[in-house]
Amino acid sequence: MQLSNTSQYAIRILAYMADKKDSQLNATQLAEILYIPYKFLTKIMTDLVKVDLVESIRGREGGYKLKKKSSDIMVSDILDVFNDSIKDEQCVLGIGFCNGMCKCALHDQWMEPKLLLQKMFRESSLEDIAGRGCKI
Amino acid sequence: MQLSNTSQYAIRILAYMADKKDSQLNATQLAEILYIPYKFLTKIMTDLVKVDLVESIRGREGGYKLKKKSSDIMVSDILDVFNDSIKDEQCVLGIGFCNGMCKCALHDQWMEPKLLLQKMFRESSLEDIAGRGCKI
DNA sequence: TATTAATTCTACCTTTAAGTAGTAATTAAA
DNA sequence: TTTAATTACTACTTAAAGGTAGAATTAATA
Repeated sequence: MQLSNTSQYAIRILAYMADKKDSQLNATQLAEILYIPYKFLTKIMTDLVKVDLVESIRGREGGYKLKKKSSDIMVSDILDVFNDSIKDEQCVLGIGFCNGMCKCALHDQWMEPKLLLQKMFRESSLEDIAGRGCKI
Repeated sequence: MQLSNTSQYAIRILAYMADKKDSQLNATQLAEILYIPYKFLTKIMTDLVKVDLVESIRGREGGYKLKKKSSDIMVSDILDVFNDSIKDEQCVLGIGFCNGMCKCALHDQWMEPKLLLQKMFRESSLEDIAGRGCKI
């Protein structure tokens, strides 16, 4: 049980950009520093540009910049882009939707960890995580 | 972020078997009742037999039975079979191992939900979840 | 204006998860 | 002893995720 590779990359990219404040960074730099395959990174960046989390500057001297304040971008915003966030009625056993009315066998046990996961994703901004930890 | 299809199926199968106590059930019955593709189910069952969570009775009048008391089979035992459980130093951002010494940007926020997920998986037995909820 | 360095687009390739097909092996019952 | 019902094995197909290639587009600068 873990985040998709794509989501993990996206979070790391944006957290790094947030750590570098408003400076503009290009795909080559990001790929090298974060050890993410260049072509895969550009694909991810294009997705992030489309949902307005990132601004792209095309052409020579181009690159990427965060489009919002780092305190205004939540980890859950990033996961949403790749459909990797945890929905309220997401059934841990994959049987449609789960709620008080109609629930699966693990529903009760799932409630608390689910809420904490959602809290972590929804309440952690890029500002909160940028530059923390020794691994990027 | 969710369990693999295979893990979800396996948990549902074993929880159903636990709910039916020691009665022997065959693949056709399980597949129909749980809406799991027959051939995929038999593949999963073979894996569960190999790790001694399930006993198989081959030949005519054959089927499957739990090999242990339902109170002795934990959800984490099932996830382990399909490599879907949460390891202690599993990094939420996928950068190798994460611990106090060397951690990723999300490490601190991840600690609490991770522990609760592990607790849910490790402390929920089939007995605890069998027959709970209206969906199987 | 030509060159160069950058992003973007389209299409493809590779790997893994999910699912299917067919047959062999097994065993109880007819 | 044959038949039918069952699991196990091997191999394949399909779908999705992960990753790559190359050309088109954009824009600064010489």
